Amino acid sequence: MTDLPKRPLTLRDVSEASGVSEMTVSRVLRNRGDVSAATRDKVLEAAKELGYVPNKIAGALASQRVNLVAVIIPSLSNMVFPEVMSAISDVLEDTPLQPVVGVTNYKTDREEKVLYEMLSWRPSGVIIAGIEHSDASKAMLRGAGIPVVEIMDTDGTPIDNAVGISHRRAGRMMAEAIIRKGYRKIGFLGTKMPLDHRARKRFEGFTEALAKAGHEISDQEFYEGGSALAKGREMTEAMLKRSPDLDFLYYSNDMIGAGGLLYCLENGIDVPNDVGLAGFNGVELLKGLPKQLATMDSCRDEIGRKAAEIILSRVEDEDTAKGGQKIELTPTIERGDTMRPRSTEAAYPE
Amino acid sequence: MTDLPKRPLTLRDVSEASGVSEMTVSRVLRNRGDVSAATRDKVLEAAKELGYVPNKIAGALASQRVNLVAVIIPSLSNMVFPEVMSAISDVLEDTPLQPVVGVTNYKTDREEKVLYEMLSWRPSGVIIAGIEHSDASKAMLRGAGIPVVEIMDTDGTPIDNAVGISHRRAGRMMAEAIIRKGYRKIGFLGTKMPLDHRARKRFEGFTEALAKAGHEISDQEFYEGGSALAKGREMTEAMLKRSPDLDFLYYSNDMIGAGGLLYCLENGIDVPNDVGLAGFNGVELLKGLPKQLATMDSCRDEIGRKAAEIILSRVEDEDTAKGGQKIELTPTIERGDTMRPRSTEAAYPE
DNA sequence: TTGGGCCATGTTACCGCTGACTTGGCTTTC
DNA sequence: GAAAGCCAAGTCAGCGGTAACATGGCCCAA
Repeated sequence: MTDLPKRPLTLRDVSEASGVSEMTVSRVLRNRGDVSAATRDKVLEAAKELGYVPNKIAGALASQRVNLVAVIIPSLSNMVFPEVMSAISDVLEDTPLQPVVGVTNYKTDREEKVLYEMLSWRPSGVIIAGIEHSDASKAMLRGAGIPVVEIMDTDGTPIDNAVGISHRRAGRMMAEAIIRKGYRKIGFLGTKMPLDHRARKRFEGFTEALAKAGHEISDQEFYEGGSALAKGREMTEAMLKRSPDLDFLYYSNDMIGAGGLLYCLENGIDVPNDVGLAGFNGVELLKGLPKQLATMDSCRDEIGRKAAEIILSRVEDEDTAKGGQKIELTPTIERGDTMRPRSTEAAYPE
Repeated sequence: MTDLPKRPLTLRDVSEASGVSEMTVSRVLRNRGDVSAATRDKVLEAAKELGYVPNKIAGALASQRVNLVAVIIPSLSNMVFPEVMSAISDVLEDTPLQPVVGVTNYKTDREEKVLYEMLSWRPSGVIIAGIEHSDASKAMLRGAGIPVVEIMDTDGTPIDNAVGISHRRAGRMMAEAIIRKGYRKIGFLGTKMPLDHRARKRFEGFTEALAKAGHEISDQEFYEGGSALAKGREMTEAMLKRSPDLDFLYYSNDMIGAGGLLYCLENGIDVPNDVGLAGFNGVELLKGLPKQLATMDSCRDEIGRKAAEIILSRVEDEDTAKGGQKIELTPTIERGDTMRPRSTEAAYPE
């Protein structure tokens, strides 16, 4: 079936095996141009027989087309990003484009490096998480001359296109909902900010809206690393012991929120009456907890989908007006079982 | 800073800007060969000034070296695989090699397609999950003439190298531990098998060891899709209602096990005395549940690490005896809080 | 002084494939 | 029956780098 000398096969091998020119083989393998049925069959058979796999490196160089889309995200262990990836893959599934992931671990220097690596493969487009980048990264993105979509966050000025939600607004929306339900003594639990701009913006929006309603955060705590569920549990315990009068805890993500929820349930705290809880992201993973945590859907599926579509349309239609779009999606609050159904004070109309 | 005509930059642009030959620029950019400090600085400055990003496509074609390692896994939403990815990335971090992921969604035809795509980029090695592949995939892997490591599973004959655990043995070990602790009426809850060979093998090993000890599975149920936590909860409820005399539930993964655990706790079932529970994988994510689910560590970190090291050594040392290795790691049982500390019947010595 | 050696740089020939153009044979048309 | 048209296949010149070899200037030993 195969012979020993492991020299990789080339078009020439197939062309010799099938008695036609390399060009014809190339045409057959790409379904391009007119080739007679007889020739086509002959070539396909020879290719299969030999086990020929085309060399995209050479193909890409010759045709100046590399059908890859670079997708740059902070982490794979956050669940949120694999979900976006899936949506992107879905859209690109039946197109010539193919996503390739790069992971930055939330580090600016890694982002620069990963971006450089990716761009050196001359992809057809870039989808990159976040709207904050180093100057060097921005320069690279601008200079690449390919469509760029910044995703997840719209609070800022995109380089080209952006699809996401306003995290500042998300924080505000949640604060307003919490106040509207009559909660007043509010604690915030989140990640250490410098790492995560979106969490920071939610926090800012949150405090801002509280302030506007004449309230402020009564207690706050930030964590780093470790198992989020366990951290949520620990932090909640610490905070409730320190500030027993709190009546609401807002978590910067669902996992720590779930940890907090478990803690409260175990300790006989009446959720949502004594204490209300809310997280952020709306992760599917947590469906099945004893109570459903209030949260806010971050539109990950739609973000991935739209981002991929933008790249796609730009690639298919080279001359589309180079004007970038900014698409701000609207997250929805899912009240779950950890927020009172409505205000006990009717401070705001529902 | 940049000019309008968006023709991508080439070595020639840099060479003209710095007044040396293309070759010298190439040498500088790759730190190869002797270049005087003065020239080096001149070139680097010009490159930065222009914002030049080398074209790896051309470089790879010319040098016949593509420093990519294809990593082919079934899913990104399983947590298990991102963890393996991280380990691989860690090892390759400071080497010229770079991992590239492909996702098969547990489908054989997708695997074939993804593999073909990846191989057409002529990677330096392949790391692929599982040891079961279609004939076509096997042929491709064999024909590629590059190191291949099949990971996660060692129950079978590897194409080249394999690193993983024996899932049959893992199932057996868990069955033995369960019996040893004195449990007798055992239920199994898992995924529909055809999708997942490793889950199937654990099931087989499990039943086999039970049989050897003179027992058999008293009830079983299989699910597909949906949120694992919720599914675990539902299935547990259904099973315990149907077979109230069960005293142990073995879950094919930790997520459904956690769902079951939550169900039991809420319904006042005494875990681990009335009913013992165990899952599989040892996922970090779940640390923080009310009780720690008994599970078995699947050695994901070490698997990723070893696989990457094998590829690395083979790439660095082209002529290493082409003999593939098969590394079987030994998973360890973590008893957690959902298995009795020891047998009440002393059927086996601990 | 002169030949040998060495270092920094340049020259040349590809890598495997594709775009654009060319060729040759056969059909069509009047 | 000859010009025109068309289809299938072939030729050739790169794509943007890099390996391997060639070159020229300088230093040093004999």
